[in-house]
Amino acid sequence: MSVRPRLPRGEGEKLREEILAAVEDLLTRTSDPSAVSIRAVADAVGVTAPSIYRHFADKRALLFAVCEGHFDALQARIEKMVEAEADPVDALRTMAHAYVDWGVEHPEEYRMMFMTRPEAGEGQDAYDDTIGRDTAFGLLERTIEACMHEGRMRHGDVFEIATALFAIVHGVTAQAISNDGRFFPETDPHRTMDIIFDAVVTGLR
Amino acid sequence: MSVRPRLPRGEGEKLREEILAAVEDLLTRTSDPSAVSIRAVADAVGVTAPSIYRHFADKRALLFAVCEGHFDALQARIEKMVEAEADPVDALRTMAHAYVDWGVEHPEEYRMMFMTRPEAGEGQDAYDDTIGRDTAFGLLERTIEACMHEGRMRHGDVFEIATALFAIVHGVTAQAISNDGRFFPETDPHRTMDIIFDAVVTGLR
DNA sequence: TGTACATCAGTGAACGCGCGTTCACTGATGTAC
DNA sequence: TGTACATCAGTGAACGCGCGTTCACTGATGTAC
Repeated sequence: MSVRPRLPRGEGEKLREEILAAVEDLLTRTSDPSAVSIRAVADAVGVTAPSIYRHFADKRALLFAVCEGHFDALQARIEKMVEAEADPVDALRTMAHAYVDWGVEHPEEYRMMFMTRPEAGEGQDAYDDTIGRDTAFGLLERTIEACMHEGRMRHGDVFEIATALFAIVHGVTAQAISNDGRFFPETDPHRTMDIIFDAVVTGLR
Repeated sequence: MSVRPRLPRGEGEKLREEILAAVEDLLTRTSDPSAVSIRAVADAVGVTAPSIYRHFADKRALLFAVCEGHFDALQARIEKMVEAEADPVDALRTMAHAYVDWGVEHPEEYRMMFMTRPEAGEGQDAYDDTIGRDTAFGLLERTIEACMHEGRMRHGDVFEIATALFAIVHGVTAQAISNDGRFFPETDPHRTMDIIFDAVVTGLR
């Protein structure tokens, strides 16, 4: 694809970032995860395929790194939005909508993160840490706890409720991006999210 | 794989069913959609690869037929279970659990039907008809209408509510089968489903 | 009744392709003496 | 100050593989005359 000069000495690490950016670019431009091949990525960056292996052990490691970056970005966005909310129920609602937004904005990335079965192998533990309950899910749990403490939600098993809310948000997001909106083309996911959220919060009072 | 005699004249159509069964068998045995190749399917049936093309135009058509069968099976099961319920709210709950059950029993099939983006192309319209609102989704809508008529649910936009409930059920199912239960291994999807269902039904009263 | 022919359910070999990955290398640049 | 050497960012060619698909064929069986 593009021709590019070799990076000066000591700056080889920059290629790593360019590779990650190229993967994201390929995904959004083609909307096709199978378009992300080592060769295609190398081509997009302007480098030959073997150069990829200087920065990633294999394809799995590359995709893992991509997901890692996405998880960080998603979490950062949600944390930032929640900080601005004083009311815990509002915070919950904001989290839900932010999550849906992110999925709609990055459908292929979302699909890759939450809708495909990654092959087993090393790196799995790191994956768990990245997306585990200590991160975004932990924030969800803390917010639910706050709702309970402030009497906005009946007391109950926080983990169970968090799991339930996560399932809901995932369901709305998946529906929004599934099959190119073929199933429910005329639906606004935020409207759906609000309907469910209102009902659930009322039901959990 | 297995050696098999040629089918007698006029019974060539039987191979079609065997091919479809082989795909399902491959999916459940390997839990890997990429294991479903024309060659592997032919091998499993005990036939050479070109024979597949006697019954399916191409790989897309084969996978489409597989999905079609799954949709029929899922719908039949849900319809049958709902028939047994007198109360519309109970019917709704039964539908939800039956759906989750089916997904958990057939994770790869579920993933194929609801969690992947089928390539665009001909057959898309038939696909729409098969899975469209006139089938299982229609039953969901009718049940919701019944809930409203019997005063079990406040009146509102039936399509919107149905879409919301579908998103919820899909979310719970997807969570149950996603990443081999990596995210929420210790969760029982039926428990999650009940928590949400109770809250939503209360909230929609 | 015998025979030529059409039909049908397959087979075997090959096509071109893109893939992940490896290997031996190149050539510029910094560093040690 | 000059030169030998190590390091580093890459390249080019090739590996073996499995894929979907096509093509010309085979050989058994039913059918028409």
